[in-house]
Amino acid sequence: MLISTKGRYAIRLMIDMAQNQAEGYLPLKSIAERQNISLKYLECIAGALTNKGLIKSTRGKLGGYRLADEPKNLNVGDILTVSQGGITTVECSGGKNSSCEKDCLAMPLWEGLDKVVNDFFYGLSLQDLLSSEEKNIYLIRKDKDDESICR
Amino acid sequence: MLISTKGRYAIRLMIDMAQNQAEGYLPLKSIAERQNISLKYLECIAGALTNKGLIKSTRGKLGGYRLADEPKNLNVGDILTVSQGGITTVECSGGKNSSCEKDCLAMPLWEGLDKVVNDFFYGLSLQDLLSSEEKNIYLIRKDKDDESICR
DNA sequence: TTTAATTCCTATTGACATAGTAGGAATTAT
DNA sequence: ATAATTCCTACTATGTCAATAGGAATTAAA
Repeated sequence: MLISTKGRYAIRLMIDMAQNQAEGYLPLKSIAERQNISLKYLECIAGALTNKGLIKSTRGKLGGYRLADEPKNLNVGDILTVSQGGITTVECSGGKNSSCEKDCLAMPLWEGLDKVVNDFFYGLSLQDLLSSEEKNIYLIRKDKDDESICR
Repeated sequence: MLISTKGRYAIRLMIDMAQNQAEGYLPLKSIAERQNISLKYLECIAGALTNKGLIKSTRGKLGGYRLADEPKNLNVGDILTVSQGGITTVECSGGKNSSCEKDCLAMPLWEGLDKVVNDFFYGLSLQDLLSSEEKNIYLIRKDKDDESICR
């Protein structure tokens, strides 16, 4: 699975903040209720986003979070990378982190995958997600059946 | 991780078979040695590929495997789907398998991801992998640092 | 100055998937 | 018969993910 719940929740968190943002700071509790996500878990995710400067926080009563910038300047790739701790497509890519041989003919495939995924995410802003009529009409490819797999 | 070892090994298995294929059948043992992959584990992967008709097998002495078709007719997406039991990008896509709300503004993002990944893999054949000079020169995007993630 | 609401920090747990191992049955050419 | 192979089923170890838990630090307001 390329995208975990952390990534999914982070995106929903950011969308919710964009939609409900007013003057002050939004308490996570309200977001957790609207999105029906565990508050404690959201805290963890919001913490990562705060550390990396995608959102801002204030503590104490009337505290909460707000977007660090306008939605059009907040990048989907960044949100996912920060919340998940990277977007790992396959072990053999990025060069360094691999026990994979450099001259393996499969390498260009993994590097291509990495590029395709990153280009997609880093080409979208939070603003792009706000209008459900996106630039793209995505055709959903039918799932293949997954029987006959050994365990 | 979108691609697991099963998927990676399956690709290497198929590439190896394409490169070393002659008249008869290739015993898995020779492939396991060349590729430095556990024979037993390869058996499992080859079994799935056989069941789905991507490769053919014969048992007994002089038995082994061979590609079921020419490399140009064998699809990379199929190889990965069969060996891994699907290419799962994110839980909220494909519609059915999700506890995810349909009107969620994040949905088009996940469907788009699914499409991008599938278009990439299903647009490549085994033959495309055989020439290391592919159609594509893939620029590797630098890994983001992944500190400040809560556990 | 107390109280309530919040972020922030660290640790723990349970469930599940992955990666691989193990042993042997069935098959087939020599 | 024998040796080499595919095929089948079960088991195990490890790690990651998702979530929970408890409380410390901070801040506005009563």
